[in-house]
Amino acid sequence: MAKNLLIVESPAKARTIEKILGEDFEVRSCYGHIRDLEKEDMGIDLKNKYKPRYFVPDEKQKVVRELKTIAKKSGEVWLATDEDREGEAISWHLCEVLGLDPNTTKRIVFHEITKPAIQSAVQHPRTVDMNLVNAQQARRILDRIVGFELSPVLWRKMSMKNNLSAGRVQSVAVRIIAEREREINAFAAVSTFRIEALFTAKDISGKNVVFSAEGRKFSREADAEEFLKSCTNAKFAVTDIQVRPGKKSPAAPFTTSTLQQEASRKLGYSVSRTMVLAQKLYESGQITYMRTDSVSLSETAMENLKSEISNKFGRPYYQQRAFKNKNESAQEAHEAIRPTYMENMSVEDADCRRLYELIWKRTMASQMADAELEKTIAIIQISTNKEELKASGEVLKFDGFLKVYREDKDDDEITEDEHQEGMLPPLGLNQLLPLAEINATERFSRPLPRYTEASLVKKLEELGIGRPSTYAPTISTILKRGYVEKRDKEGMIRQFRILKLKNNIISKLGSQETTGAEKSKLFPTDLGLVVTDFLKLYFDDIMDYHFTARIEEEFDEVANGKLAWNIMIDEFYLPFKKDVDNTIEKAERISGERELGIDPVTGKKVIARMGRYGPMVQIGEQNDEEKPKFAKLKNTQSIETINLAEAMELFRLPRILGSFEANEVSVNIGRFGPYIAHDKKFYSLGKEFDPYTISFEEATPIIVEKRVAKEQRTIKVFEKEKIQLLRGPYGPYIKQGLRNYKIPKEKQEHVEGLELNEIKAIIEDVKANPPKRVPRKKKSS
DNA sequence: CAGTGAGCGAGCTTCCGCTTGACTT
Repeated sequence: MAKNLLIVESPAKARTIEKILGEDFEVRSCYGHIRDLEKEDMGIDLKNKYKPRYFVPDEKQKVVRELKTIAKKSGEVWLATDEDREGEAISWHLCEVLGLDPNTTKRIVFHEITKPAIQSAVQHPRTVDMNLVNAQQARRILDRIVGFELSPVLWRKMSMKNNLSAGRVQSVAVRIIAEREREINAFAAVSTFRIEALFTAKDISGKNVVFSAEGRKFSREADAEEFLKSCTNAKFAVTDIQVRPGKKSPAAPFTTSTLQQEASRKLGYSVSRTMVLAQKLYESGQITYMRTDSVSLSETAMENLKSEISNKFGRPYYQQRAFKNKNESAQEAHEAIRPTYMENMSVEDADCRRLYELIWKRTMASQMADAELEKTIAIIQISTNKEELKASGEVLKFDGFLKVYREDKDDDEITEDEHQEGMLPPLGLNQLLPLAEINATERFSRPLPRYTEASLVKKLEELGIGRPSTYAPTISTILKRGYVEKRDKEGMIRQFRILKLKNNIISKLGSQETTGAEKSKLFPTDLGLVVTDFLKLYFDDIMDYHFTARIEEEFDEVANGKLAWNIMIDEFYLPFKKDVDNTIEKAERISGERELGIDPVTGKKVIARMGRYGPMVQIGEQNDEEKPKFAKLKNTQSIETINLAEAMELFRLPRILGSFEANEVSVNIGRFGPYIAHDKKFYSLGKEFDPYTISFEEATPIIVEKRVAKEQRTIKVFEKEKIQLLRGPYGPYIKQGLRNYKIPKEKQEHVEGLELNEIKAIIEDVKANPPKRVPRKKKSS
C-alpha cells in the first residue's frame, strides 16, 4: 500500500514526526504559506465581495511542485499545519493547490511534538475549519488594504518619498517610539532630598558594622536642613522590630517575546540575533520551536524536569507548576521554548551556548520551588523630633529556583523601593544606636527610558499587535524605512546637593552625576515623527493602540461563524476608503514645519522642516525675491528640539579658511561627513577635527598628507584612457571611470609592470565574466 | 562621493504572517 503523505509547516518538525510515525507516513513540509495575494490591484476584487486572487510566488513554486508529485502517488494526504488561524489557512491553500477536497481531507493538530500527542492526533482527524480559514483571509485582506492604500498616500504627501510605507503593525510601532520621545522631551525633573542615616552595631561575630536606615523625603532643601538641625544631639533607639516571611516565585518558561527580552537584558542581543541563534538551536534539535506565544510545557517535558531537578538539587527544590498565558491574543499553537533534553546543560556551538544556557535555566527554574525570604524592618525613633527612620534587611532562607535563575527587569519596572536589600546586624528592642552620620541627598525624578528593541516587542505584545514570527521583521522594517534609529545618547552632567550631619555639625556639599545616557535605544527620526503625526491626524482609528485588539474580536466572530468575513471587511473598508480619498484631496503636503525665530542679520524667518533630502533649516521663504538659504540638520538634531541659536550655527558652513597654492580652502559637511574642499578635490576630516572650528593652519597639512597617501596608493595612471592602477585595502585594483575591476591573483605579483594593453584585457575579461552578485528577489506577479 | 531643497509626472515603491535557504564579502 502506498504511504500516506503528512504535511507540516516546518522541515525540522517533519523530520521528528516522521521518526515518530514510522513506515506508514511520508512527512513533508510546505515551509509556511504557499500562496499570497497578487500585487496588482491589491489582489482583491473590490467590486465582487472582496474576492481574493491568490498566486504561488516564485520561491514557493519548487516546494508546491514537489508536494504535488508526492501527493499524486500517496495513499492519503493528511494536513498537519499549526493549530492556529494561519495554520488552518495554509491547510486550505494546500487543498486548493493539491486538488484536495477540504470537506473530506484529514486535518490533524497537535501543539507539542511528542509521541503521545502525535499518535493521539492521528487517531482524531477532523476536516479543515472554513470559518477559521475565513478569519485568516479577513486578516490578510485587511492588512493588505491598510498597507496598500496608506503607503501611496505617504508617497503623494511626503516631500521625502523613497520607499515610505505604512501598516497596521509598523505604524503603531513607530507611534510608540515617537510618543515616548515626546514624553521624555517634555519631562521636567523634580528633586527631593532623601534622608539616609548610617549607624554602627555589632554583628554576630561581635565586629562593628555600618548599616543604613531611611527617613522620609523632603521636597525643599530648607526643610531637610531643618530636620538635620533638629537631629543634633539626638538619641536613636530601636522601638519596633518586625520580621516577616516572604517568597519569590519563578517566571514562566520562555515565549518568543520573553526570550527576546531576557536575551537583550542579560546577553545584550538584538531581537534578530536572538532569533537567528534560536533558529540554529531549533534546527539542530536542541530546543523546541522558537516562534511561540505559549507558556505551557508538554507532559513529557514536565516529567523530564521533575527527575532532572530532583537528581541535581534534591526533591525539596522541585515544585510542579502550570503557567497560564496572560495574553488574550495568544494562539498557543506550540509549546513554550525549552530544551528538548533537559539533561543537556549546554551545547557545543559557542555562538548558541549562552542563549541555550539561558533557556535551560529559565525552563529549569519554572518547575522549581519558591525562594523563601525573611524580611526584617526595624523602626528607629529620634529623641528630638517626631520623625522616624526605617532600616530594612532581607535574608534568604531557602534559595529554591534562585539557585539557577533570576529574571532581570527593565529600567522602567524598577521601583524606587526595590533597591537591593542587604543584611541587617542583629538588633534588640530599645537598643540605642550610635549615629555615624545623616545625609539628605538630592535625588531627581527620572523620565521613562527610551525603548530597546526588546522592550518595544514587549509593548507590542501587550497591545496584541504583531505575532512571534513578526516581531523581529517589524523592527527591521521601521529601521530600514528610516522612521526609527538605534543609537546611543551621551548623558548630561548634573549637579546635586548633599546636606550632611556629622559630629553635630551640618555641612553642605555638592556632587555631580551623569543623567540621561542611553545605550542602543530606539529613537524616532524626524521622518518618523512627521509621518506619525500625519497618520494620526487623518487615520486616527488605525493608529489607535487598540485598533488591532478590536478587529481581532471581529476575526474571532468570523472564526466562530457568527459573522461573514466579507461583511466585516465591507464595514471596515467603506469608511476607510472615504478617509483615504479625503486625505488625498484635502491634506496639505507634510513638512513638519516649525518656526524657530528671526535671523538677526537679514530679519527673515528661520524655519526647520523636512526637505527632499531630510530634515533641514531654512532662512527666508520660497516666494522671497532672494532664494532662501538651506542647511542640513546634524544626525543628533531634530526639527522638534532645535532652537534658533543651534540653527544659525548650522549656517556657518561652508567656511572659507583661506587660500593655499592659489586655490580656496573650504570646510563643509557632506553626505559622508565633514570634509575639506581644495582645488576641486575633497579630503575627509577625521573625528578629531571639528569643521566649525578647524583653522587654516590645521587644514593645510591634512591636504598635503592625504595627497601623499593618495599618491602612494596610486601605482600607475593612464590619463587619456581614464584608467588608474590603485592599491586598495584588498590589494591592487584597476579603476576606470567610476567602476573598479579586480586583478586576477596570478597578475597581482607584478602589478607595477602591467602595461596598458594587459590592463585593458583584464577589464574586458571582467566585463565578459562579471562577478556573481546576490540575485535580486524577483518581483511577484 | 562631497548637490540639492521645485516641478514636470514615466514607472516604481507598499502590507502582515507563515517558513528557511543560498548568495556574497
